[in-house]
Amino acid sequence: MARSSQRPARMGQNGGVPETDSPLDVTTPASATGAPSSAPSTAMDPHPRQTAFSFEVGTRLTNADGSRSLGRTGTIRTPHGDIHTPAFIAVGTKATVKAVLPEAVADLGAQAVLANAYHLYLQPGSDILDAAGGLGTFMNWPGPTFTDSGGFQVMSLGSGFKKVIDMQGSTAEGGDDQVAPGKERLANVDEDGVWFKSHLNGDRHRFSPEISMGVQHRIGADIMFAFDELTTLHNSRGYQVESLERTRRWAKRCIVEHFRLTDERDPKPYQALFGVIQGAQYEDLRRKACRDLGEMPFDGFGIGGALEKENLGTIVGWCSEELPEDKPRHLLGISEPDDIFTAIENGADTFDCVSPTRVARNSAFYTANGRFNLSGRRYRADFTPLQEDCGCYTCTHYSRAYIHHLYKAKELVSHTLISIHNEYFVVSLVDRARQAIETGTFAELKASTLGAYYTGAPDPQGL
RNA sequence: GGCAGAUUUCCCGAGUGGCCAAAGGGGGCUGACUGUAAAUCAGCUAGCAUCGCUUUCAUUGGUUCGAAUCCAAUAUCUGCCA
Repeated sequence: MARSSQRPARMGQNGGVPETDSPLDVTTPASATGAPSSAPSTAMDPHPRQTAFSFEVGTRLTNADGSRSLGRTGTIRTPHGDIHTPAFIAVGTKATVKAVLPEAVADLGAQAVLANAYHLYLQPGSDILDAAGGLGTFMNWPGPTFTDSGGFQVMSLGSGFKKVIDMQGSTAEGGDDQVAPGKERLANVDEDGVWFKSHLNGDRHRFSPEISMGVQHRIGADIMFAFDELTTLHNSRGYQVESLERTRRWAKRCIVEHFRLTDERDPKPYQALFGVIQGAQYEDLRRKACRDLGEMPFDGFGIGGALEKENLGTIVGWCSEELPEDKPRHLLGISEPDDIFTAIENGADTFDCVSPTRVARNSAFYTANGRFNLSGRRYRADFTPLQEDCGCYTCTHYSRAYIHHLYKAKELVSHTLISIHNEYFVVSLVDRARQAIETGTFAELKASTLGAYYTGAPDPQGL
Protein backbone atom coordinates (compact mmCIF):
# COMPACT_ATOMS: atom_id res chain seq x y z
CA MET A 1 0.00 0.00 0.00
CA ALA A 2 0.87 3.63 -0.10
CA ARG A 3 2.27 3.25 3.34
CA SER A 4 5.42 1.50 2.26
CA SER A 5 6.59 4.46 0.25
CA GLN A 6 6.13 6.95 2.99
CA ARG A 7 8.72 8.82 4.92
CA PRO A 8 8.75 9.14 8.67
CA ALA A 9 6.29 11.27 10.45
CA ARG A 10 7.44 14.49 11.97
CA MET A 11 4.88 16.68 13.44
CA GLY A 12 4.31 20.31 14.00
CA GLN A 13 6.31 23.48 13.67
CA ASN A 14 7.82 23.58 17.10
CA GLY A 15 10.12 20.69 16.85
CA GLY A 16 9.78 19.39 20.35
CA VAL A 17 7.90 19.12 23.55
CA PRO A 18 7.96 22.27 25.64
CA GLU A 19 9.40 22.25 29.07
CA THR A 20 7.00 22.67 31.93
CA ASP A 21 7.16 22.78 35.67
CA SER A 22 5.36 19.52 36.14
CA PRO A 23 7.15 16.99 38.29
CA LEU A 24 5.85 14.36 35.96
CA ASP A 25 7.41 15.80 32.87
CA VAL A 26 8.82 13.24 30.58
CA THR A 27 12.00 13.86 28.76
CA THR A 28 11.62 14.35 25.08
CA PRO A 29 13.81 11.87 23.28
CA ALA A 30 16.58 13.23 21.16
CA SER A 31 15.01 11.93 18.03
CA ALA A 32 11.88 13.86 18.75
CA THR A 33 13.55 16.97 20.03
CA GLY A 34 15.71 17.12 17.01
CA ALA A 35 12.91 16.39 14.67
CA PRO A 36 12.75 18.51 11.58
CA SER A 37 9.92 20.89 11.32
CA SER A 38 6.70 19.83 9.74
CA ALA A 39 7.72 17.46 7.03
CA PRO A 40 4.91 17.85 4.57
CA SER A 41 5.64 21.25 3.19
CA THR A 42 9.42 21.42 3.38
CA ALA A 43 11.71 21.21 0.43
CA MET A 44 13.38 18.27 2.13
CA ASP A 45 10.34 16.15 1.66
CA PRO A 46 10.69 14.04 -1.49
CA HIS A 47 6.95 13.42 -1.64
CA PRO A 48 5.36 16.67 -0.61
CA ARG A 49 1.59 16.79 -0.51
CA GLN A 50 1.36 13.15 -1.48
CA THR A 51 2.45 10.96 1.33
CA ALA A 52 2.46 13.23 4.31
CA PHE A 53 0.01 15.03 6.46
CA SER A 54 -0.72 18.69 6.00
CA PHE A 55 -3.46 21.24 6.37
CA GLU A 56 -4.22 24.28 4.29
CA VAL A 57 -6.73 26.93 5.16
CA GLY A 58 -8.96 27.88 2.25
CA THR A 59 -11.75 30.45 2.37
CA ARG A 60 -12.42 32.30 5.59
CA LEU A 61 -15.94 32.86 6.75
CA THR A 62 -17.03 36.44 7.16
CA ASN A 63 -19.72 37.60 9.54
CA ALA A 64 -22.78 39.52 8.50
CA ASP A 65 -21.10 42.78 9.51
CA GLY A 66 -18.15 42.01 7.28
CA SER A 67 -15.78 41.05 10.07
CA ARG A 68 -13.87 37.82 9.85
CA SER A 69 -15.29 34.90 11.81
CA LEU A 70 -13.38 31.94 13.15
CA GLY A 71 -14.85 29.66 10.52
CA ARG A 72 -12.99 28.56 7.46
CA THR A 73 -12.72 25.97 4.74
CA GLY A 74 -9.59 23.94 4.33
CA THR A 75 -7.94 20.81 3.06
CA ILE A 76 -6.42 18.09 5.20
CA ARG A 77 -4.02 16.00 3.17
CA THR A 78 -3.35 12.46 4.31
CA PRO A 79 -1.56 9.50 2.77
CA HIS A 80 -4.94 8.12 1.77
CA GLY A 81 -6.40 11.22 0.27
CA ASP A 82 -7.60 14.71 1.00
CA ILE A 83 -10.37 15.79 3.30
CA HIS A 84 -12.11 18.97 2.29
CA THR A 85 -13.23 20.79 5.38
CA PRO A 86 -15.57 21.41 7.04
CA ALA A 87 -16.26 17.70 6.81
CA PHE A 88 -18.27 15.14 8.68
CA ILE A 89 -16.29 11.99 9.46
CA ALA A 90 -18.31 8.77 9.64
CA VAL A 91 -17.86 6.81 12.84
CA GLY A 92 -16.88 3.19 12.39
CA THR A 93 -15.90 2.25 15.92
CA LYS A 94 -15.09 -1.39 15.33
CA ALA A 95 -13.78 -0.94 11.79
CA THR A 96 -17.27 -0.76 10.41
CA VAL A 97 -19.81 1.98 10.06
CA LYS A 98 -22.55 -0.06 11.67
CA ALA A 99 -24.89 -1.67 9.16
CA VAL A 100 -23.32 0.08 6.16
CA LEU A 101 -20.89 -1.44 3.69
CA PRO A 102 -17.70 0.58 3.25
CA GLU A 103 -18.55 0.95 -0.43
CA ALA A 104 -21.86 2.52 0.55
CA VAL A 105 -20.08 4.79 3.01
CA ALA A 106 -18.00 6.05 0.10
CA ASP A 107 -21.02 6.34 -2.16
CA LEU A 108 -22.93 8.47 0.31
CA GLY A 109 -20.08 10.97 0.24
CA ALA A 110 -18.17 10.37 3.46
CA GLN A 111 -14.57 11.48 3.10
CA ALA A 112 -13.08 9.61 6.04
CA VAL A 113 -13.87 7.06 8.71
CA LEU A 114 -13.07 7.16 12.43
CA ALA A 115 -12.50 3.93 14.37
CA ASN A 116 -11.76 3.32 18.04
CA ALA A 117 -8.48 2.06 19.45
CA TYR A 118 -9.99 0.63 22.63
CA HIS A 119 -12.63 -1.42 20.85
CA LEU A 120 -10.26 -2.71 18.18
CA TYR A 121 -7.66 -3.52 20.82
CA LEU A 122 -10.19 -5.73 22.60
CA GLN A 123 -11.50 -7.23 19.40
CA PRO A 124 -9.95 -8.47 17.19
CA GLY A 125 -6.71 -7.08 18.63
CA SER A 126 -4.50 -4.39 17.16
CA ASP A 127 -1.97 -7.00 16.03
CA ILE A 128 -4.60 -8.33 13.63
CA LEU A 129 -5.13 -4.87 12.18
CA ASP A 130 -1.38 -4.53 11.84
CA ALA A 131 -1.06 -7.89 10.11
CA ALA A 132 -3.90 -6.97 7.80
CA GLY A 133 -1.98 -3.95 6.60
CA GLY A 134 -3.78 -1.39 8.70
CA LEU A 135 -7.30 -0.28 9.34
CA GLY A 136 -8.08 0.93 5.82
CA THR A 137 -6.93 -2.25 4.13
CA PHE A 138 -8.58 -4.43 6.73
CA MET A 139 -12.00 -2.87 6.21
CA ASN A 140 -11.63 -2.10 2.52
CA TRP A 141 -11.82 1.64 3.06
CA PRO A 142 -9.36 3.31 0.69
CA GLY A 143 -9.80 6.82 2.05
CA PRO A 144 -8.44 8.64 5.07
CA THR A 145 -8.91 7.08 8.50
CA PHE A 146 -8.88 8.31 12.08
CA THR A 147 -8.66 6.43 15.35
CA ASP A 148 -9.89 7.68 18.66
CA SER A 149 -7.57 6.88 21.53
CA GLY A 150 -9.88 5.17 23.99
CA GLY A 151 -10.14 8.35 26.01
CA PHE A 152 -13.87 8.49 25.57
CA GLN A 153 -14.17 5.06 27.16
CA VAL A 154 -12.52 6.39 30.30
CA MET A 155 -15.71 8.32 30.77
CA SER A 156 -18.30 6.09 29.16
CA LEU A 157 -17.14 2.98 31.01
CA GLY A 158 -16.23 4.84 34.16
CA SER A 159 -17.78 7.75 35.94
CA GLY A 160 -20.12 8.58 33.11
CA PHE A 161 -21.51 5.13 32.65
CA LYS A 162 -24.72 5.62 30.72
CA LYS A 163 -27.13 7.59 32.82
CA VAL A 164 -25.92 6.44 36.20
CA ILE A 165 -25.41 9.90 37.50
CA ASP A 166 -28.57 11.26 38.98
CA MET A 167 -28.54 14.91 38.13
CA GLN A 168 -30.91 15.79 40.94
CA GLY A 169 -29.02 13.84 43.53
CA SER A 170 -25.58 14.89 42.43
CA THR A 171 -23.70 17.34 44.56
CA ALA A 172 -21.35 17.96 41.67
CA GLU A 173 -18.59 17.86 44.24
CA GLY A 174 -17.94 14.19 44.31
CA GLY A 175 -14.99 14.06 42.00
CA ASP A 176 -15.00 11.06 39.76
CA ASP A 177 -16.70 8.77 42.17
CA GLN A 178 -20.33 9.11 41.30
CA VAL A 179 -21.56 5.81 40.06
CA ALA A 180 -25.10 4.71 40.67
CA PRO A 181 -25.70 2.05 43.30
CA GLY A 182 -25.64 -1.41 41.85
CA LYS A 183 -23.69 -0.32 38.81
CA GLU A 184 -20.12 -1.33 38.36
CA ARG A 185 -17.74 1.12 36.85
CA LEU A 186 -15.57 -0.50 34.25
CA ALA A 187 -12.86 2.13 34.10
CA ASN A 188 -10.74 3.59 36.86
CA VAL A 189 -8.23 6.38 36.34
CA ASP A 190 -4.88 6.82 37.99
CA GLU A 191 -1.97 9.08 37.14
CA ASP A 192 -0.30 6.65 34.84
CA GLY A 193 -3.36 5.46 32.94
CA VAL A 194 -6.62 3.61 33.22
CA TRP A 195 -7.69 0.14 34.25
CA PHE A 196 -10.52 -1.10 32.09
CA LYS A 197 -12.63 -4.11 32.77
CA SER A 198 -13.60 -5.51 29.41
CA HIS A 199 -17.31 -5.25 28.74
CA LEU A 200 -16.90 -8.35 26.57
CA ASN A 201 -15.57 -10.85 29.09
CA GLY A 202 -14.56 -9.05 32.25
CA ASP A 203 -10.82 -9.20 31.58
CA ARG A 204 -8.76 -6.44 33.08
CA HIS A 205 -6.88 -4.29 30.59
CA ARG A 206 -4.44 -1.47 31.09
CA PHE A 207 -4.54 1.63 28.92
CA SER A 208 -2.04 4.43 29.17
CA PRO A 209 -0.77 7.07 26.77
CA GLU A 210 2.00 4.73 25.68
CA ILE A 211 -0.30 1.74 25.27
CA SER A 212 -2.87 3.77 23.35
CA MET A 213 -0.19 5.04 20.99
CA GLY A 214 1.11 1.53 20.48
CA VAL A 215 -2.36 0.29 19.69
CA GLN A 216 -3.05 3.21 17.36
CA HIS A 217 0.25 2.72 15.58
CA ARG A 218 -0.58 -0.91 14.92
CA ILE A 219 -4.06 0.02 13.73
CA GLY A 220 -2.38 2.45 11.41
CA ALA A 221 -4.95 5.18 10.84
CA ASP A 222 -3.83 8.36 9.12
CA ILE A 223 -4.87 10.51 12.06
CA MET A 224 -4.69 9.43 15.69
CA PHE A 225 -5.87 11.12 18.84
CA ALA A 226 -3.86 11.50 22.03
CA PHE A 227 -5.09 9.51 25.00
CA ASP A 228 -7.11 11.85 27.18
CA GLU A 229 -9.43 11.73 30.14
CA LEU A 230 -12.95 12.84 29.37
CA THR A 231 -14.76 14.21 32.40
CA THR A 232 -18.46 14.86 32.82
CA LEU A 233 -20.27 18.07 33.65
CA HIS A 234 -20.99 16.59 37.06
CA ASN A 235 -17.37 16.56 38.14
CA SER A 236 -16.34 19.35 40.45
CA ARG A 237 -14.14 22.13 39.18
CA GLY A 238 -11.40 20.81 41.39
CA TYR A 239 -11.57 17.48 39.66
CA GLN A 240 -11.69 19.16 36.25
CA VAL A 241 -8.44 20.96 37.03
CA GLU A 242 -6.81 17.78 38.25
CA SER A 243 -8.01 15.84 35.22
CA LEU A 244 -6.96 18.53 32.79
CA GLU A 245 -3.45 18.53 34.14
CA ARG A 246 -3.34 14.79 33.81
CA THR A 247 -4.58 14.99 30.22
CA ARG A 248 -1.81 17.53 29.53
CA ARG A 249 0.83 15.20 30.93
CA TRP A 250 -0.66 12.32 28.98
CA ALA A 251 -0.59 14.41 25.79
CA LYS A 252 3.11 14.93 26.18
CA ARG A 253 3.68 11.23 26.82
CA CYS A 254 1.67 10.44 23.70
CA ILE A 255 3.90 12.62 21.59
CA VAL A 256 7.07 11.12 23.00
CA GLU A 257 5.81 7.60 22.47
CA HIS A 258 4.51 8.46 19.01
CA PHE A 259 7.94 9.72 17.95
CA ARG A 260 9.61 6.70 19.47
CA LEU A 261 7.30 4.25 17.73
CA THR A 262 7.67 6.06 14.44
CA ASP A 263 11.45 5.91 14.64
CA GLU A 264 11.28 2.26 15.54
CA ARG A 265 9.41 1.17 12.47
CA ASP A 266 10.74 0.45 9.05
CA PRO A 267 9.33 1.45 6.72
CA LYS A 268 8.31 4.51 8.67
CA PRO A 269 4.59 4.96 8.85
CA TYR A 270 3.17 8.36 8.32
CA GLN A 271 0.57 8.95 10.97
CA ALA A 272 -0.58 12.30 12.29
CA LEU A 273 -1.38 12.89 15.93
CA PHE A 274 -4.03 15.25 17.28
CA GLY A 275 -4.01 16.49 20.86
CA VAL A 276 -7.34 16.63 22.65
CA ILE A 277 -8.57 19.76 24.40
CA GLN A 278 -10.53 19.27 27.59
CA GLY A 279 -11.56 21.78 30.24
CA ALA A 280 -15.30 21.23 30.38
CA GLN A 281 -17.30 24.46 30.53
CA TYR A 282 -14.56 26.59 32.06
CA GLU A 283 -13.09 29.30 29.86
CA ASP A 284 -9.82 29.55 31.71
CA LEU A 285 -9.31 25.79 31.63
CA ARG A 286 -10.17 25.50 27.95
CA ARG A 287 -7.87 28.35 27.00
CA LYS A 288 -5.08 26.98 29.14
CA ALA A 289 -5.46 23.52 27.61
CA CYS A 290 -5.26 25.05 24.14
CA ARG A 291 -2.13 27.00 25.00
CA ASP A 292 -0.49 24.02 26.65
CA LEU A 293 -1.23 21.54 23.90
CA GLY A 294 -0.92 24.18 21.19
CA GLU A 295 2.77 24.47 21.99
CA MET A 296 3.28 20.76 21.56
CA PRO A 297 4.09 19.39 18.11
CA PHE A 298 0.66 18.01 17.35
CA ASP A 299 -0.61 17.92 13.78
CA GLY A 300 -4.06 19.06 14.81
CA PHE A 301 -6.41 19.10 17.72
CA GLY A 302 -9.57 17.50 18.93
CA ILE A 303 -12.01 19.50 20.98
CA GLY A 304 -13.61 17.08 23.35
CA GLY A 305 -15.28 16.64 26.64
CA ALA A 306 -18.61 17.39 28.11
CA LEU A 307 -20.24 20.17 26.14
CA GLU A 308 -23.56 21.64 27.04
CA LYS A 309 -25.41 22.39 23.86
CA GLU A 310 -25.92 26.02 24.81
CA ASN A 311 -22.19 26.60 25.35
CA LEU A 312 -20.92 24.63 22.40
CA GLY A 313 -20.25 27.58 20.14
CA THR A 314 -18.66 29.61 22.89
CA ILE A 315 -16.35 26.79 23.89
CA VAL A 316 -15.32 25.99 20.34
CA GLY A 317 -14.70 29.70 19.85
CA TRP A 318 -12.35 29.90 22.83
CA CYS A 319 -10.41 26.96 21.46
CA SER A 320 -10.23 28.33 17.94
CA GLU A 321 -8.89 31.63 19.26
CA GLU A 322 -6.14 29.92 21.20
CA LEU A 323 -5.13 27.01 18.98
CA PRO A 324 -2.60 27.40 16.14
CA GLU A 325 -4.40 28.80 13.12
CA ASP A 326 -2.62 26.53 10.67
CA LYS A 327 -3.72 23.24 12.21
CA PRO A 328 -7.06 21.47 11.84
CA ARG A 329 -9.58 21.39 14.65
CA HIS A 330 -11.79 18.35 15.05
CA LEU A 331 -14.89 18.65 17.20
CA LEU A 332 -15.49 15.28 18.75
CA GLY A 333 -18.93 13.77 18.85
CA ILE A 334 -21.19 16.39 17.32
CA SER A 335 -23.69 16.11 14.47
CA GLU A 336 -27.00 17.83 15.20
CA PRO A 337 -27.64 20.42 12.49
CA ASP A 338 -27.70 23.42 14.82
CA ASP A 339 -24.53 22.25 16.54
CA ILE A 340 -22.80 21.82 13.21
CA PHE A 341 -23.53 25.36 12.08
CA THR A 342 -22.54 26.76 15.45
CA ALA A 343 -19.33 24.77 15.50
CA ILE A 344 -18.35 25.66 11.94
CA GLU A 345 -18.77 29.37 12.47
CA ASN A 346 -16.67 29.05 15.60
CA GLY A 347 -13.82 27.39 13.80
CA ALA A 348 -14.34 23.63 13.82
CA ASP A 349 -13.02 21.92 10.70
CA THR A 350 -14.15 18.33 11.11
CA PHE A 351 -16.72 16.41 13.14
CA ASP A 352 -17.63 12.89 13.93
CA CYS A 353 -20.65 11.45 15.66
CA VAL A 354 -22.34 8.14 16.29
CA SER A 355 -25.76 9.71 16.19
CA PRO A 356 -26.65 9.25 12.50
CA THR A 357 -26.16 5.49 12.66
CA ARG A 358 -27.21 4.92 16.25
CA VAL A 359 -30.55 6.63 15.89
CA ALA A 360 -31.02 4.90 12.54
CA ARG A 361 -30.91 1.53 14.26
CA ASN A 362 -33.71 2.80 16.44
CA SER A 363 -35.72 3.96 13.44
CA ALA A 364 -35.06 7.69 13.63
CA PHE A 365 -34.40 9.49 10.38
CA TYR A 366 -33.34 13.04 9.64
CA THR A 367 -35.34 15.29 7.38
CA ALA A 368 -35.20 18.95 6.46
CA ASN A 369 -38.02 19.40 8.95
CA GLY A 370 -36.49 17.58 11.90
CA ARG A 371 -35.85 14.08 13.14
CA PHE A 372 -38.68 11.56 13.36
CA ASN A 373 -39.14 7.94 14.36
CA LEU A 374 -40.08 5.77 11.44
CA SER A 375 -41.51 3.17 13.80
CA GLY A 376 -44.65 5.30 14.09
CA ARG A 377 -47.82 3.80 12.76
CA ARG A 378 -48.42 6.88 10.61
CA TYR A 379 -45.73 5.66 8.21
CA ARG A 380 -47.43 2.34 7.56
CA ALA A 381 -48.74 3.35 4.18
CA ASP A 382 -46.49 6.31 3.46
CA PHE A 383 -44.96 5.55 0.09
CA THR A 384 -42.85 8.69 -0.11
CA PRO A 385 -39.09 8.60 0.45
CA LEU A 386 -37.64 9.42 3.87
CA GLN A 387 -37.16 12.91 2.53
CA GLU A 388 -38.48 14.36 -0.68
CA ASP A 389 -35.69 15.42 -3.06
CA CYS A 390 -33.02 13.57 -1.07
CA GLY A 391 -30.33 12.22 -3.35
CA CYS A 392 -29.22 9.32 -1.17
CA TYR A 393 -29.40 5.70 -2.23
CA THR A 394 -32.18 4.95 0.21
CA CYS A 395 -34.43 7.79 -0.84
CA THR A 396 -33.92 7.15 -4.53
CA HIS A 397 -34.95 3.50 -4.17
CA TYR A 398 -37.21 2.93 -1.17
CA SER A 399 -40.31 4.26 0.53
CA ARG A 400 -41.02 5.04 4.16
CA ALA A 401 -43.69 2.36 4.19
CA TYR A 402 -41.20 -0.29 3.07
CA ILE A 403 -38.53 0.69 5.55
CA HIS A 404 -41.17 1.00 8.29
CA HIS A 405 -42.24 -2.54 7.49
CA LEU A 406 -38.64 -3.78 7.60
CA TYR A 407 -38.11 -2.12 10.97
CA LYS A 408 -41.28 -3.51 12.49
CA ALA A 409 -40.43 -6.94 11.14
CA LYS A 410 -36.95 -6.62 12.68
CA GLU A 411 -35.34 -7.01 9.30
CA LEU A 412 -31.78 -5.74 9.47
CA VAL A 413 -31.88 -3.98 6.14
CA SER A 414 -33.92 -1.23 7.77
CA HIS A 415 -30.82 -0.33 9.78
CA THR A 416 -28.78 -0.19 6.63
CA LEU A 417 -31.22 1.94 4.68
CA ILE A 418 -31.83 4.47 7.44
CA SER A 419 -28.14 4.64 8.34
CA ILE A 420 -27.25 5.42 4.73
CA HIS A 421 -29.83 8.19 4.65
CA ASN A 422 -28.79 9.70 7.99
CA GLU A 423 -25.09 9.64 7.18
CA TYR A 424 -25.82 11.21 3.83
CA PHE A 425 -27.97 13.83 5.51
CA VAL A 426 -25.21 14.99 7.83
CA VAL A 427 -22.34 14.58 5.37
CA SER A 428 -24.14 16.55 2.71
CA LEU A 429 -25.22 19.20 5.19
CA VAL A 430 -21.61 19.83 6.13
CA ASP A 431 -20.64 19.72 2.46
CA ARG A 432 -23.20 22.40 1.72
CA ALA A 433 -21.87 24.46 4.60
CA ARG A 434 -18.39 24.24 3.10
CA GLN A 435 -19.65 25.33 -0.29
CA ALA A 436 -21.61 28.14 1.32
CA ILE A 437 -18.48 29.48 2.98
CA GLU A 438 -16.77 29.46 -0.40
CA THR A 439 -19.64 31.29 -2.07
CA GLY A 440 -20.34 33.65 0.80
CA THR A 441 -23.81 32.28 1.51
CA PHE A 442 -23.22 30.60 4.86
CA ALA A 443 -25.61 32.81 6.80
CA GLU A 444 -28.41 32.18 4.31
CA LEU A 445 -27.84 28.45 4.37
CA LYS A 446 -27.83 28.39 8.15
CA ALA A 447 -31.02 30.43 8.43
CA SER A 448 -32.96 28.42 5.87
CA THR A 449 -31.75 25.05 7.13
CA LEU A 450 -32.33 25.62 10.81
CA GLY A 451 -35.54 27.53 10.20
CA ALA A 452 -37.02 24.48 8.56
CA TYR A 453 -35.43 21.91 10.86
CA TYR A 454 -36.53 23.30 14.19
CA THR A 455 -40.14 24.07 13.45
CA GLY A 456 -41.37 21.81 16.21
CA ALA A 457 -44.06 20.68 13.79
CA PRO A 458 -44.85 17.04 13.09
CA ASP A 459 -43.36 15.45 10.04
CA PRO A 460 -45.30 17.17 7.24
CA GLN A 461 -44.71 14.41 4.74
CA GLY A 462 -45.95 11.68 7.03
CA LEU A 463 -49.40 13.07 7.67
C1' G B 1 -71.62 -41.92 26.96
C1' G B 2 -68.40 -41.91 31.82
C1' C B 3 -64.37 -39.75 34.68
C1' A B 4 -60.78 -35.88 35.33
C1' G B 5 -58.91 -31.08 34.15
C1' A B 6 -59.24 -26.38 31.94
C1' U B 7 -61.56 -21.24 30.29
C1' U B 8 -57.70 -14.42 33.18
C1' U B 9 -57.38 -7.94 30.54
C1' C B 10 -54.59 -7.92 22.21
C1' C B 11 -51.51 -12.97 22.78
C1' C B 12 -48.91 -16.28 26.24
C1' G B 13 -49.27 -16.67 31.33
C1' A B 14 -49.21 -15.73 37.18
C1' G B 15 -52.96 -15.22 40.62
C1' U B 16 -57.31 -20.03 44.58
C1' G B 17 -61.81 -14.79 49.57
C1' G B 18 -60.12 -8.47 50.81
C1' C B 19 -53.05 -5.93 49.98
C1' C B 20 -56.43 -7.16 42.24
C1' A B 21 -57.68 -3.09 37.12
C1' A B 22 -55.14 -7.96 38.30
C1' A B 23 -47.37 -10.30 38.44
C1' G B 24 -44.10 -11.50 34.33
C1' G B 25 -43.20 -12.07 29.13
C1' G B 26 -44.71 -10.94 24.07
C1' G B 27 -47.07 -7.60 20.92
C1' G B 28 -48.69 -2.48 20.30
C1' C B 29 -48.17 2.99 20.97
C1' U B 30 -45.07 7.24 22.16
C1' G B 31 -40.45 9.25 23.20
C1' A B 32 -35.08 9.48 23.89
C1' C B 33 -30.34 8.74 21.79
C1' U B 34 -24.03 13.90 20.21
C1' G B 35 -15.50 11.01 20.20
C1' U B 36 -21.03 3.56 20.19
C1' A B 37 -20.93 -1.79 26.65
C1' A B 38 -26.68 0.89 22.16
C1' A B 39 -30.66 -3.90 16.45
C1' U B 40 -30.45 0.02 23.06
C1' C B 41 -33.21 2.50 26.83
C1' A B 42 -37.61 4.86 29.10
C1' G B 43 -42.91 5.68 29.66
C1' C B 44 -47.78 4.10 28.46
C1' U B 45 -50.90 -0.20 27.09
C1' A B 46 -59.83 -1.56 30.36
C1' G B 47 -62.62 3.35 30.29
C1' C B 48 -63.39 8.15 32.16
C1' A B 49 -61.32 11.33 34.98
C1' U B 50 -57.66 15.47 40.06
C1' C B 51 -57.32 12.03 44.66
C1' G B 52 -61.17 8.91 42.59
C1' C B 53 -65.06 6.63 40.02
C1' U B 54 -67.05 3.05 36.41
C1' U B 55 -66.92 -1.74 33.70
C1' U B 56 -63.69 -6.39 33.64
C1' C B 57 -61.00 -12.61 34.81
C1' A B 58 -66.23 -17.97 29.47
C1' U B 59 -71.92 -17.16 30.55
C1' U B 60 -75.92 -17.02 34.04
C1' G B 61 -77.47 -17.48 38.96
C1' G B 62 -75.93 -18.07 44.05
C1' U B 63 -72.88 -17.93 49.01
C1' U B 64 -70.38 -13.72 51.54
C1' C B 65 -69.67 -7.38 54.64
C1' G B 66 -66.45 -8.54 50.35
C1' A B 67 -65.51 -13.13 44.62
C1' A B 68 -60.83 -13.72 39.13
C1' U B 69 -60.59 -16.86 43.53
C1' C B 70 -66.17 -20.70 46.90
C1' C B 71 -71.08 -23.26 45.01
C1' A B 72 -74.64 -24.63 40.91
C1' A B 73 -76.14 -24.82 35.95
C1' U B 74 -74.76 -23.87 30.91
C1' A B 75 -71.16 -23.33 26.81
C1' U B 76 -66.44 -24.49 24.74
C1' C B 77 -61.75 -27.05 24.90
C1' U B 78 -58.09 -31.02 26.54
C1' G B 79 -56.79 -35.83 28.39
C1' C B 80 -58.12 -40.88 29.94
C1' C B 81 -61.88 -44.89 29.82
C1' A B 82 -65.88 -47.06 26.89
